[in-house]
Amino acid sequence: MLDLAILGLLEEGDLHGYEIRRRLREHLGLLANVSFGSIYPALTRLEKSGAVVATDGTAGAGGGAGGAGGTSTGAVAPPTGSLSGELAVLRARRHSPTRARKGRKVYRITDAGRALFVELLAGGGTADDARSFGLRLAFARHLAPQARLSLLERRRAQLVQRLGEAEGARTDLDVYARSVVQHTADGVARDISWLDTLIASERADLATAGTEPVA
Amino acid sequence: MLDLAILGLLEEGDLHGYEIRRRLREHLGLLANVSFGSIYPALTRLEKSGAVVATDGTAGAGGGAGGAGGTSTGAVAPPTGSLSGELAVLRARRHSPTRARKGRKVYRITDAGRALFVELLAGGGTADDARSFGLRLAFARHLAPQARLSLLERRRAQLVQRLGEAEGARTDLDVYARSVVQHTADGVARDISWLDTLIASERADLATAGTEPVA
DNA sequence: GTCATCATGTAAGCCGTTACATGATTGC
DNA sequence: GCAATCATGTAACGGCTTACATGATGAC
Repeated sequence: MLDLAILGLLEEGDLHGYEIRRRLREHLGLLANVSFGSIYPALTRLEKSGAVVATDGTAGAGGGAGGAGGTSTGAVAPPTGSLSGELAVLRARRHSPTRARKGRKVYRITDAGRALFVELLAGGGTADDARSFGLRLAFARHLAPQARLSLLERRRAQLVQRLGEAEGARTDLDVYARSVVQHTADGVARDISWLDTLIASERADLATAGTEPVA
Repeated sequence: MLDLAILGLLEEGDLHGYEIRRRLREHLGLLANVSFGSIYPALTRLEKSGAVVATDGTAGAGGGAGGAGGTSTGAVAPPTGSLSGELAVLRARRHSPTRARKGRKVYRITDAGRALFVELLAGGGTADDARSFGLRLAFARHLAPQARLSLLERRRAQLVQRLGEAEGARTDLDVYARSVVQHTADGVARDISWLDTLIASERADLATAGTEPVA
């Protein structure tokens, strides 16, 4: 799960461990608590498996503004999503404009890493808790439209099932337990209707993409 | 966290491991996934520490209906909350009416266990994730009114803080990430207003308890 | 020159999981 | 007697946390 988050951030620009952690805490409210003790071992692991490479920060790219899109977008950068990359460069350059700070290990995602990323993202495998799903959805932009849709639908089906199973009990609990159960159930229902709007939106996109090819 | 759940269930009647798991899956939607691999070692641990004792199920109580209240309620059983205990007895007796099934280890909470339970319940110590809080609140009936109130208020303060910290970012994320962040924030806001109603209700109870002593 | 922050890493441990092994009881 | 379920337990491992150790850089 951490691997997914790291690869996702690395998709939009090279970063070092410390910065990865900052970002995680900052804009993904999920994973707010990840600590260095998790990140560095994870990076080492990813490097060993060939998903990322460590550079000294002086090599080619240096930041997201250009290769940010990842695979092969070619153009400068689409208006959506690359702003963060550019800001990252600025922030990284606040100190030491061109030269890399000594002892800093800047990581870059590889093609193998991108493959792994997409796999984890669509990932039918492993568990589907709320965190994991939230993380996946947050990076859903990197997913093919159909994969995105099926991610949403799978999650929806899960939640519906959970709600169905919890149908029982409900009686014989005291006020507090009942309140917790009820609140939880409401939350699940709310999640489902959220997913419904997302699914509808995805379907609409698919439809328009089918009918009017280029716009 | 598992210890808390186990002690909580044991407060309303003696149970064996298998049954504890069933209940956990059943009415606490939280902790739905706990497995035997967690429960049995936890019970062993609790037994070693003296919080529970293992019986063969033939001894004194046999079920919740009577000693269920725990400390020293004395009377038969209050209408609130003991129903579950009685049902438990029925369920346990579906097979083998009087005799305990061989090889079954029925656990009973001790005074030390009750002390531990209350401590974990109020538990200023350790982390306060959603699960942990939900579990505590579900057993809040066993807490003193003030402790209950402060549990709620502490949680509320935490959520407010989280919401405040997440205030930043919000821009520069793509549609999906933004949707996730937004949905999460909404969820936190919803939790807070839920807590507000609970807190208000607790305050009201405290006030009436103060003015009209016995009713 | 000293302090806060940036930056990387290791070690120990907690809490839980899956998978495996074993056996009793009951219904048919 | 056989299968399903009840019932307990062990072993290996995974992922993440805390605490610790270390050192570079920049601000003042």
